[in-house]
Amino acid sequence: MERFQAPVSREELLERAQRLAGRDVAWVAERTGHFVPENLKRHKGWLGELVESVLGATAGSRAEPDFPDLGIELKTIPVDAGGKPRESTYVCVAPIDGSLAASWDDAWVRRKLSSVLWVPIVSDKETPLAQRCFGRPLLWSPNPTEEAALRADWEVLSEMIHSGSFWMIRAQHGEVLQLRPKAANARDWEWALDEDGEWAQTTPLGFYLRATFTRSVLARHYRLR
DNA sequence: GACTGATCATGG
DNA sequence: CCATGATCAGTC
Repeated sequence: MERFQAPVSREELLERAQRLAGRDVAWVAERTGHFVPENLKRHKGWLGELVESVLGATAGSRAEPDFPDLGIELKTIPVDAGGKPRESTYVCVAPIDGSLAASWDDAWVRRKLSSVLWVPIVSDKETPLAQRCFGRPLLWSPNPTEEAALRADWEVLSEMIHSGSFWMIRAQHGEVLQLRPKAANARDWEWALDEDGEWAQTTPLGFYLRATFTRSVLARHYRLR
C-alpha cells in the first residue's frame, strides 16, 4: 500500500477530497494499492478505510478523530443518484457501563460531530462497487438548529442509559440521533447498571444519525453551493 | 421505500 | 478485547 501523509490543514484535506469527486472506486483503489472486493457484504467498512487511506487519516480504530491535528472526523456516506443518503450513519459507541458523559458538552458524540468531512459515494444495487463514483465532499459543522436537535436527542437517550431503563431503548427514540445495537451479533452483551442499581447483561449500543438528518445536512450544502 | 435490529471485517 | 469502518436484510 502506498502511504499518504496526513494533510496539514483543513484546506489541504478538503482539496484532496475534492479531487476524488467524479472518480470511481477503482481509480482510488489503484492509487492506494487496494484490491476492490466484489461487494461490501463481507467488507462493510472497506470503502471507509480506502478513503481514510487516500486522504491520509491516521487514527485507525482509536477513539480519536480521523485527523487528530485538525479535529476532523471522516465519514463516507452512500447516496443515491439524487445525492440523498441511503443509510444511517454510525457515530460512536454509547457507553452503558456508567462512563457516558453527564452533559452534552462533554459527550463524545458532540466532539465526533463537531467537524465532519462527508464524502458521498453514489451507489445503487446495479452499479458494481468498483464503478461507483465519488461525489463532492462537504466539510460540515452543525449549525445552531442542528446542534440543538442533536443535543435534545442526546439528552433523552442518555437519560435512558443513566437511569438503567435499557428495556425501553428502541431505535425509534430520537428525531435525528438514535441508539441501535452495535455488536458482532445478537448474542453479544455487556454489563450495565439496571434501574435497581444491579449489574445486568444488555446489548452493546451505538449512536447513529438518521438518514433523514444527513439528508437535510447534504441538501443544505447543495442548495448553498 | 423507510426503518430497525443484526451483522461482518479490521487493527491497535 | 474493543472501537473503528459501516451495510445487510427482514419487517413495517
